[in-house]
Amino acid sequence: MTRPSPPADFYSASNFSSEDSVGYLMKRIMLSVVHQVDKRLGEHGLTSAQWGPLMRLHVTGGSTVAELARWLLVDAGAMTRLLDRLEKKGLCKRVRSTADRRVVQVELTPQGEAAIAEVPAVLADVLNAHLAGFSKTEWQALKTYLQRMVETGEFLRDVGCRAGGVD
Amino acid sequence: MTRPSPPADFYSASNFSSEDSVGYLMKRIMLSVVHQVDKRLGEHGLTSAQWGPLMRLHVTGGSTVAELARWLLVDAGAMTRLLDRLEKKGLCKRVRSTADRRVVQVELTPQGEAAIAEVPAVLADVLNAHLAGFSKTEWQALKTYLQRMVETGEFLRDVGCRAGGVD
DNA sequence: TGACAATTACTGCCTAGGCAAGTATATTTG
DNA sequence: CAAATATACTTGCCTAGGCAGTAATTGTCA
Repeated sequence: MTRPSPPADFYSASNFSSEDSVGYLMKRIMLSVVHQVDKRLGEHGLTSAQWGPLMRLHVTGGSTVAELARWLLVDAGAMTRLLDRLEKKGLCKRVRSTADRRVVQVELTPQGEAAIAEVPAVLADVLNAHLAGFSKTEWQALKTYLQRMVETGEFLRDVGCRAGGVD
Repeated sequence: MTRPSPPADFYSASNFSSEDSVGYLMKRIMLSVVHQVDKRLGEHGLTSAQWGPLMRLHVTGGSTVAELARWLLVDAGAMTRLLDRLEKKGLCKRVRSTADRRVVQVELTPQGEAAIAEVPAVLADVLNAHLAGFSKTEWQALKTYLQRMVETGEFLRDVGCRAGGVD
C-alpha cells in the first residue's frame, strides 16, 4: 500500500466556486437519489436509513449490531437506535448470542422480508433514471472515477489526510 | 424543457450489488470528504453544516433565512435552528427587515468572517486530495458526468420520477 | 492465574434535517 | 377595500448520526 499520486491542483482557495465542485455536484445527486428512493419506499413505511440494514440482514441471513454498523458506515450507537425503531415496527428481532454473550444477533422477521421485497427494483430504477443518456462506456468510466476516489479517500483516512503534505 | 433520454438499464433488481452502485460509491466519497473537512475545520469550531451558510453570507454580504435554505438545499426550519446555533456562537446576527417585515436579514459578524477564513483553502485541499491521480481531462469528464446526473435529477423531481414510466 | 487490553452493545448529550402546523406580513384578486 | 392566496419565519415532533462514557464479556500475555 504505497503512496498513490500526489494531490491534484484543480481547485484553489482564491477561485473556489460551488458550481465547479465535484463535492457540491455529488451532494445534489445524492439528495435527488435519496429523495426519489424515499418517495417510493415511504409508501411501504421505510426510510432511506432503514432499508440498508434490512437488506444486509436479508443477504447475510442474520447479522450483529457491530457488523451492520461497519457495513453501513455508521456509528454503532446510531445502529442500536435504528434497530430499536425497526424492532418496534416488527421488521427485525434481536437475540442475545449464547456463544459470545457480548454480541446480539439480529434477524429479519417475515414482515421484514416482505418490507424489502421491492427495494432492489426501486434502487435499480432510480439509479437508471439518473443515468439517462449515459452510454455503457460512460457509465463504466464514471464508476472507475468514483472507485478511484473511494480508494484515495481510504488512503487519506489511514495516513491522516495531510492533504497538501508533499513533504 | 423537453424530455431527455429514457432511463438507462445498467442496474436490475435481480443482480443489484452495492459495490457496483454509483450511489454507494458517491456515499462513501462524500463521507470521506466531509470527514476530512470536518477534521480540519473542527479545530476552528465549525461543523460541516455550518460553514455553508457562513460562506454564503460572506459571498452575498448578507442574506435571508429563506434564501440560505434554498441555496443550501435544506429545510427552512432546519436553517432557523442552524442560525440559532451560529448566532449563539456569535458568528452571525439576525435583524428584522424594515422593508418586508416578514423577512429576517442575516449578517456575518467579525468573528464569523474570521471563522471562515480558511474554508476555501480546506475545501480545495480536500477535493484535490481526493482527485489525486486524475488528469485534467478526467476531472472535466467526471464533472460533466455529474452535471448531467444533476440535471436529470432535477427533471425527475419536476415530473415526479415515474422512473420506468415509458408510457 | 490475574492484570490488562479489546470488543460488543447500549446510553446520554449534542448537532442536524424533514414535515406539518401556526403566526405574521405581503401580494394578488374579486 | 376585503378576502383569498402566497411568502417568511418559527416551533414541535419525528428520524438520524457522531462522540464519549459505561458495563459486560472475551481475548491476550506476563
